[in-house]
Amino acid sequence: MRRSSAQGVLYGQAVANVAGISGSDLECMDFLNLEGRATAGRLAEVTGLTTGAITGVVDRLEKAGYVRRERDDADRRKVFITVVPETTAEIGKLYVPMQQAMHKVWSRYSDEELRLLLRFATDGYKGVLEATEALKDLLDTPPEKRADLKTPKPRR
Amino acid sequence: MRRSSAQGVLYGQAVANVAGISGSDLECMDFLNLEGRATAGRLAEVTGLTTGAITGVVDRLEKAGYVRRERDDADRRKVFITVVPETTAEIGKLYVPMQQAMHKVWSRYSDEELRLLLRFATDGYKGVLEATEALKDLLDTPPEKRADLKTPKPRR
DNA sequence: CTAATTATCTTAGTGGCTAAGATATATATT
DNA sequence: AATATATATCTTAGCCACTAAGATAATTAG
Repeated sequence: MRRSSAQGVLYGQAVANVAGISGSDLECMDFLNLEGRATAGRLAEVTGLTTGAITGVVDRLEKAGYVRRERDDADRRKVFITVVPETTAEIGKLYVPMQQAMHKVWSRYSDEELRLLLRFATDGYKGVLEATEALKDLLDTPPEKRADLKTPKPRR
Repeated sequence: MRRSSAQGVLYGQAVANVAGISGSDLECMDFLNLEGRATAGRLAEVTGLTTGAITGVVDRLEKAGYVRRERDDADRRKVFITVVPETTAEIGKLYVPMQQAMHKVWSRYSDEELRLLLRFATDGYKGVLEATEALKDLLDTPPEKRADLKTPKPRR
């Protein structure tokens, strides 16, 4: 799974390269495609970038025609970033090889097996979120106060 | 799975931050921990960085005491990068929360289910590699010659 | 009505990256 | 043996995305 993750990052870098945007820009596009739209602040949260950096990200994406800025009428401090479907489709095409490869993999599993994989994907995501929280707690604890850390033992 | 991947990247950024190294530096450390040792050129390959950038990565890692350079006696152009286990252990501790969280997830699955997950992890990795190759081919094909790209349809 | 908070943008400065070329070693050709 | 080409790493100049700090504008609280 770690290797897949690393290889997936390389795939993303290649896509960003071809699309003429940075890796962070693409990361934001991915999130926007999942959520439809998001405020600049939310993008900063999910990417771990500062709000200043996000201004740059959105500037580049807007200039390239991938997104639009839209001020929220209810709270005029907020800026919603929304994807422009037509231009974004061009980036989408670059993911087709990945989608086809994954569908090929999935096709080798029964419905029951796929249900298990879906359960694991869901559980795993919760686990990663949990780990992120635990890491924060660990870093808030001064090193000398930390309980001894032990990696869990493999079962065999 | 995409969300897990994205969250995993954030986890890595936090680890790199605390360890006082860059994301690319940590990416190389991860690979070195998997493989034991690697040449500078191999690190460039797996990270997608130039060899010049890798020189910088290794400089920083060596200065921080995480790795050592060792010239290959058989081919004195080559430089093997090897991890220093003692100092690297400090970084390893930062992954404990992730390992614990994942073990907690895995503990909820039977041996048979875990075998299926392992099979999927292996198949999935092959799929990602395949997709990377296919993307290269796609980019080598001039846009006007490309067959129409279609995303596979979901089964339902 | 003032103060504090929130959301985004601006600016100066930094650091990791690429591209091109230098250096050193290895392999192939004549 | 001598020369040419290839390979592996390092060096350098220049670029660009990022952070940190602060400015601006809008909202909420006292």
